[in-house]
Amino acid sequence: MRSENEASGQKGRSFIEEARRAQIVASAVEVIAEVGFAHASLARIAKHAGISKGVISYHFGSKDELMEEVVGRVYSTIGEHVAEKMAGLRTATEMIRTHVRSVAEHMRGHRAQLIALGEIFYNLRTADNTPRYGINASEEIFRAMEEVYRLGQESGEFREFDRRVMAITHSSAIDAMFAYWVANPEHDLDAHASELADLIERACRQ
Amino acid sequence: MRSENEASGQKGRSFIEEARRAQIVASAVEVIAEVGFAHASLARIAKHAGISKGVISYHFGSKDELMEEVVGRVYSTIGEHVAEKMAGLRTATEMIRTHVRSVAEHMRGHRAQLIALGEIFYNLRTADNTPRYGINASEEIFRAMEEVYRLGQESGEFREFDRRVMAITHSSAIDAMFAYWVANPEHDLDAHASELADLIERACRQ
Amino acid sequence: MRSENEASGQKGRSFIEEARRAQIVASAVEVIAEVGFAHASLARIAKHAGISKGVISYHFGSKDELMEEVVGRVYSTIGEHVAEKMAGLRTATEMIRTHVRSVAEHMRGHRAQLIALGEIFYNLRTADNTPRYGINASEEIFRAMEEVYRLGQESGEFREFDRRVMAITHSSAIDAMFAYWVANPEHDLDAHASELADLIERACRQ
Amino acid sequence: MRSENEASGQKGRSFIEEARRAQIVASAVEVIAEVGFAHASLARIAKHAGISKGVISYHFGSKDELMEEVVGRVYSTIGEHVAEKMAGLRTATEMIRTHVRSVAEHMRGHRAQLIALGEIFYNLRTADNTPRYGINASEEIFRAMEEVYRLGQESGEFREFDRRVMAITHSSAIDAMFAYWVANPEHDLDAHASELADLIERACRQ
DNA sequence: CATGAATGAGCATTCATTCAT
DNA sequence: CATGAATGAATGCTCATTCAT
Repeated sequence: MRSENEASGQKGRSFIEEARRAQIVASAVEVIAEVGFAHASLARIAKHAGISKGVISYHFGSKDELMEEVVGRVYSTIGEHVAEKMAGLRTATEMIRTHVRSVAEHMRGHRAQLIALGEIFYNLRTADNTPRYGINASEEIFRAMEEVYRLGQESGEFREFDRRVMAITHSSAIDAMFAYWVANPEHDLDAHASELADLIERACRQ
Repeated sequence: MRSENEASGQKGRSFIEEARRAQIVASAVEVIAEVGFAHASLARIAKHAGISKGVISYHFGSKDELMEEVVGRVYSTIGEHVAEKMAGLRTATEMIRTHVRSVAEHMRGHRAQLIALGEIFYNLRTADNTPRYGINASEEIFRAMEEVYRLGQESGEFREFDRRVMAITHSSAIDAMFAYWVANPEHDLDAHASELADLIERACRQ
Repeated sequence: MRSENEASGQKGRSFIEEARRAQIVASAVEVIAEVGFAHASLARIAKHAGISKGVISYHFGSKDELMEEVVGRVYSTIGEHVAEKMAGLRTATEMIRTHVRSVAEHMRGHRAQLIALGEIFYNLRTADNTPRYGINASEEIFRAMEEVYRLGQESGEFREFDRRVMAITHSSAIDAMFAYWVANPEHDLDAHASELADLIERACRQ
Repeated sequence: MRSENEASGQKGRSFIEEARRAQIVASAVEVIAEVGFAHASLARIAKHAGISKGVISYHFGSKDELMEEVVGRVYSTIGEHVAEKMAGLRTATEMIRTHVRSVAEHMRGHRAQLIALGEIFYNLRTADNTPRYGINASEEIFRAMEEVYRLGQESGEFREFDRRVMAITHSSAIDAMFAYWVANPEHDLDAHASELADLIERACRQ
């Protein structure tokens, strides 16, 4: 068996092994998005991928490990897209608008990933049955956002406010935008993102 | 067996039956809050309540029915508290501040209920595997919020903005405030609520 | 508690007790006919009768005892009707025709009883899990039929044949006639009975 | 898991899988014959086979599917034997005698199969609680028998009579012969079959 | 590397029966 | 007499995991 505990790194993995892992992760995303975390059994994921259950066990030490890889892959894909869009921005105001709109823009083409991510975040638990992710897994994001707010406050763009509360609110507003869009696919995601950027900007500025 | 189709009414229920139902609902809340929706089996709930599994089946037609009763009870408790606090308010600004702060005030004493409600909302599915609640179950709340915003806009307190986007954002900000507090019990819920009320007010006003 | 082991007798039973038992038996017949033996729970029978489960337990020592009473009552009703029709007949040929046709005539108006009887016969088992009725419960009937055949053989109406085989065949032919009619309600029961009487007569006669 | 929707075919089944299925079916037959349909739980069948409960679920999609496979296998075994014996017969009279005697001959060595078949026929129900087999499942047999009678009538061997009534009677007489033998193992099955063939012949002929 | 097979624990639900009131 | 409440065993089924080949 391979895959001990290398999280998202791809250290010693052969090309073919990497391909299998990617295929399985993709299947997991689609199955979770379709039937929900609770009904996404390894059997279903394997069937969807056209492989046998054993393959999954071979490449991933456990179901939990597979789930964590799903989160890792989806997360970094989003991060890459957003980072690219935000590169070179100067003002905090621009950064915030760009953040909201670029993440919306990206998720519009990755609906299944969005749903799967939420399902896993909300449901995955560690062996001692405490939530594996949950809101505290966003600490890194909160920190990054707070940094932007601090920037804006220092530059005089923003008034003084509690940056942690703002980060939590900002983050949840984006999540809710997606959740609403997932439940109502005809909802105009980009318009919502623009409007939301306005709200945040107004809440922040002097 | 009882419990036909009386939803939340307590028409034909004897005192003792009502007490048992309440006891079982309370157990369900605590177990769900502790181990999560997925691991909250009837066996565990019964054990927690110190009764046999069959009792639950006797008083509730199905597990789903029990879950819906949990939602119903928790929901109406919250609703009563908030409604009381908001009675008699005049301006939209006051209403919004009061809403945010009164719901925070109430949930501070009902942590398990808060968690259980979220778990069920996110996880309960109907027989055809579509989400039973999910964000669309908040439609009623969105409508009520939109009405307040409309009021504020008409009175000139608020500027023009997309009321639906605001309602989604407002609602999710409250949920996130609670989620953060649940994960970080030392977090100052009331301070967060005040700060959040400020944010919303600033986002709304002219 | 009453009702020890009095089978079908009504020795020490009060009028009201007798009425309750009859009501419960009638409900049992209808429920069994409708949903089958396996799904005819005491709860369903009680609900159908508009009484509580406890009443049944009070009047019948066990579910099995109720089932046996159903058989007893239905059986004796049929017996009475047939006996009446056959009284005074002289020739074995007449007796056989009359038997087939009178039982058909009677069951035509008692479809539920017919079905319930079959369900119980086929499914009820004693505590040691051996069939309670089954084909050996028909011994009495076989004996009576054999007596008629012997009569016919002695009178010269009938040829020599194995009377036990004839009794089994005769009896099963009637049961099958009913089973076919139950499954195909448009089937002409009386015509079938006449035709069957012909078949038996031809098989018997010189 | 296998077993999608291949009915009785053995298309994609490996040797080992086929063996397991056969073993499980054999166990089911024996358990049903011994304790009756109602008490033949998957647990008991698995225990009898010396395997875990899960194995049955692995090889059969549901208990109903297993039951239907039991019926299919037993049925086709009987059919093969009888068809072989009847090949090449000319007169309807010969056919009828041969049918009755060959099926008796075969079942004499397959008592458990006989009982299990009856139990399933009588008790298995579809999801909507209507009988899965029952007498109407014999339609094919009735049709085949009617064809033989028609042959005999056209050839002048047989008189005119209602072929459907005759088929029902003929079929039930065989079933009853078996039922009597099952309940009374010392009963001479072959003699009964011969006598029964006589009865049918006499009922049919001019 | 990959598979199919098997395990055994856990699940929601049904039910006959018992019993205090 | 009658009731509603409670019990605990049993049922069919799902599933992550293990393992020989």
